[in-house]
Amino acid sequence: MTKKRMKSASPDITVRERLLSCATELFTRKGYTATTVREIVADAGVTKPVLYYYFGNKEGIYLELIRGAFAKFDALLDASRNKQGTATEKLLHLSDQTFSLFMENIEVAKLMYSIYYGPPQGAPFFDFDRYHLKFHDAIRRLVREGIRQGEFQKGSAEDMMWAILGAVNVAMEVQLCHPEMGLDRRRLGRILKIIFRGISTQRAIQEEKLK
Amino acid sequence: MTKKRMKSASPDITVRERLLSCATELFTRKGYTATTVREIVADAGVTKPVLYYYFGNKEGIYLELIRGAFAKFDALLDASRNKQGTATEKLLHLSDQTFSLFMENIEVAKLMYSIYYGPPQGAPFFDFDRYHLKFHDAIRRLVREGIRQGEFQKGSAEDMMWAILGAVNVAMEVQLCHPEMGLDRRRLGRILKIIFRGISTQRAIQEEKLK
DNA sequence: GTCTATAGCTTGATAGAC
DNA sequence: GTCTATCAAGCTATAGAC
Repeated sequence: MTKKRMKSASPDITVRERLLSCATELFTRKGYTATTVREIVADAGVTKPVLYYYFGNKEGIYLELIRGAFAKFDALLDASRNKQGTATEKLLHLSDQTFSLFMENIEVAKLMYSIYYGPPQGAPFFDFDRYHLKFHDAIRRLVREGIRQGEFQKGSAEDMMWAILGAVNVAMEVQLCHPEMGLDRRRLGRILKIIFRGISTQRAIQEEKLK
Repeated sequence: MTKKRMKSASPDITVRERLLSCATELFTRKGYTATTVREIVADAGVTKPVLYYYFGNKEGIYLELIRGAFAKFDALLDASRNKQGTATEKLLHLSDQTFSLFMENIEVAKLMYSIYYGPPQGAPFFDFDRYHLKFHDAIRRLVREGIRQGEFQKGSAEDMMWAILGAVNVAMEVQLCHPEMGLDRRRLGRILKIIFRGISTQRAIQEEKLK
C-alpha cells in the first residue's frame, strides 16, 4: 500500500491544496485571464492533466477557491446562530470570527476584491452580493435582538448595522492593502466597543462597563 | 468667428469634458487596457487628433481624470481646515463633503476602485494611498482636537478615526455597488451620530444632545 | 497606403499509456 | 493519479496583393 507513495503519505490533499494555493497566488497577482493553466501547474510542480483531474477546468479551480472560502463563512454564520450571551457579545464574536476568517484567507480575499471591483476578465460569475447580504442580515438580526432586550437603544437597526459593518469592513480592507497599519483583531474589537457604546442604553453601559 | 461653430458656442470645454466623460465610462466598463483610443473618440463624436490635442495620449486622459477628482478633494481638505465649530461639527461636515464629492464623481470613483483593487492593466501609476493618508490625517487631527477640547473622551484617537472612516468608507462602497440600498448623505449622517455618541464625553452628549 | 490571407504561436482541453 | 503527446480555437504579426 505505502510502496511507491512516499510523497502522498498525506494523501492527494497535498497536490490538490498546492494547486489551489498556486492558483490563488497567480490569479491574485496577474488576474484571472492573464493566468494560464500552464503557469499554475508549473508552479505546483505537476502536469496539466492533474489539474483537470481534480478541477475539471480553469473555471473549476477558480470556483473551488471562492466556494471553499465562503463555505467556511457559511459554517461560521451557522455557528453564530447558536451562540449564547448578550447581543453585544454575539456581535463582537461574529465580527471577530469573520475578520479572522478573512485574515486566514487573505490571498483568496484579494482575488475576490480584484474580481468584484476589477474590469471584466471573463471569470465565471459568482454571486458575491449574496454573501454580503447574509452578513448584513446576521448583524441586523443581532442588533434587533439587542434592541428587544433593552441592551441597545430604540432606534434604526439599519443605521446601527451599517456602523458595525463599516468597522469590520474597514478593518478587512486595511489588512488587504496596508497590513502594516496594524488594524488587527484587537484594534477592531476596540473600534467596535466605541460603536456599541454609541448604540447602547445607559443601563447596558453601566452593566457592560463599556467605559 | 461664430461662423461654422454652432456646436462650440460653449467653447471647447464641451469637447474636452465629453472626451473625459466618455473615457471614464469606457475605462470603467471595459478596463483601462481593453479600452482603445478609437472607442473613446468615436463615443465622443470627435476624431483622434482632438484627443491627442487635449491630453497628449491615452495615459494623459486617464491621469487627467484621476487628478481632476483628487484636485477637488484637496480643495475640500483645505477648506475644511478653516472651518469654525466643534470638532463633531467639523467631522460631520468633512465626512459629508467627502461623501458628496464621491457621489458627484461616482464614475471616476468606480474606475479608481477598478484600478486600485483590480489586476495589473498597465495603467500609469497613481499614488491613491497618498490621498487615503491625507483623509486619515484630516480625521485624526479633528479627533485629537475634540479630545483636547473635552468634547471626546480621552482614548485612542486612532481607534476613533477608524470608526469614523469605517462609516464614510462603507457609505461610499455601498453607493458604488448598491445605490438602491439607500445609504445616502442623510443616513451617513445618522451613522456618524452613533459613532460620535460612542466617543463623546457625557458633558458633550448633554450639550450636543446626541440623544 | 490599405486590406487580406495565412503562418506561427499561445491557450484551454483531452486521449491513452503506465 | 500522473504522465507524454497532441488537438482545436483564437490571437498576432506580417507577407504580399491591390
